[in-house]
Amino acid sequence: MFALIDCNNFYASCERVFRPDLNGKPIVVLSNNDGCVIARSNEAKNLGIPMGAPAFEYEKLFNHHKVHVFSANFALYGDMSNRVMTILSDYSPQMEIYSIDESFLKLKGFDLFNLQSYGEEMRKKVTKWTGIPISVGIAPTKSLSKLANRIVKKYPEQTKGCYIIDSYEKRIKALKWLKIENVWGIGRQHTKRLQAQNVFTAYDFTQLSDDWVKNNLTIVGLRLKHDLQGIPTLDLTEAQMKKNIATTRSFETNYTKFEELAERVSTFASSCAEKLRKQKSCCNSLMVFIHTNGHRKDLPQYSRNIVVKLPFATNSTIELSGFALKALKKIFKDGYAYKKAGVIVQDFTPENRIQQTLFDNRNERHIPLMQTIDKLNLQFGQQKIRLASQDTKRVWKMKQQKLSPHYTTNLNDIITINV
DNA sequence: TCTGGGGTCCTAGGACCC
DNA sequence: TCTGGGGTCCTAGGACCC
Repeated sequence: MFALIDCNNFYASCERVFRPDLNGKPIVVLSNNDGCVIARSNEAKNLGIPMGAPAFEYEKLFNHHKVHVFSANFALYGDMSNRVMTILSDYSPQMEIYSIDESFLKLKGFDLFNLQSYGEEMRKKVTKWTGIPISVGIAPTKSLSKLANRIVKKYPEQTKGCYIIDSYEKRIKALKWLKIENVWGIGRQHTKRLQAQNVFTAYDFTQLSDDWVKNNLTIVGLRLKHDLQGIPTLDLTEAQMKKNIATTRSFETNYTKFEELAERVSTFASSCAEKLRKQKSCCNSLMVFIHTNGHRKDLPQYSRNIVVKLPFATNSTIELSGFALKALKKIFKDGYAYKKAGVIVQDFTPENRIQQTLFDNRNERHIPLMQTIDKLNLQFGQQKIRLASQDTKRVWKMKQQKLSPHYTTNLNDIITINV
């Protein structure tokens, strides 16, 4: 059996852990730049605030219903996630952390366990130790455990936070209950195609022929079909090295000058370099993109990206920033108001297996230099050591008007309790 | 005025090899 | 008039996830 454990309204719940006065009250968490809604408490969902709602369009509604609005505090969410995952890892030797708020556990050899009480126990412990509410779905396959989890979300009281699909009847009933658009792995395009075939539930989907599914939804769809039929097809996937690393941001205001954009791109490249060094990889290729604000129909639009093959694999901040700036020069055009830019590094080689080239311009001295920079930044705080091409005066700021304290990662923000 | 960020996998088609 | 057969690798684009 597989268990899927999912934190309920994760970001909103993280904020509420440290603000118990907000229990029962509507909360939303906004994306970077306080742009749009990326998490909602149940109360906020009930007010009809959709996922992805632009914050400025909903400001009136927020005020009217006294919705508590938070800027994204990823330092807090990441740390809370680690705590939850650490607790869950005690419940099975085989775990796949699927996202910041979700984990699969493989329950192999648990035949003699009462899985219902096992799931309820997980839930109690996570809530007690972290304050985060979770839902547990258990079933013979991954996609069915996803489905079981969805049932818990819909019927929290009846299920006591844990639902198990362990019989043919339960599986069929659940499949008939699940709308096709809510099936894990069926997105908007597949939904359209399937509905055109009169497929409206997960059950209908499992009744299609293998051939049709494979021809129309590729091998991925076919695997999903089998998995939903109760044939374990999707296994836990090992934590792997990342294959792409991106740092991209929208800006609070539009940039028109090359220098402004260059500073951002240099910073994004530096951030990618740091992330690369963290997983001990070097990249062989890098992409820079810039674009104007697509929502502004009144302004001239421009969007371009460029992929640069590097002459050698590197994870040096200095080198990557240099390549990124050269790339930016090639695609930058005067006369546009830029809203977003990003750097994506790809095509990785392990740090210790770099292929030397005949005419290698690679600067070996960067290796100890980067190690030193990483060490200093770890000790004295992020970004203490930066390139001169980066924002040395701290001019750039993200819009984060409702940022909560870093309760668990900054000693100055730790909560005090009056006994 | 204001609309997020970061990933994965698969396929078709083109370029190349013998 | 007739013009082979069997491969690999790479990439862009499209689908999906949170």
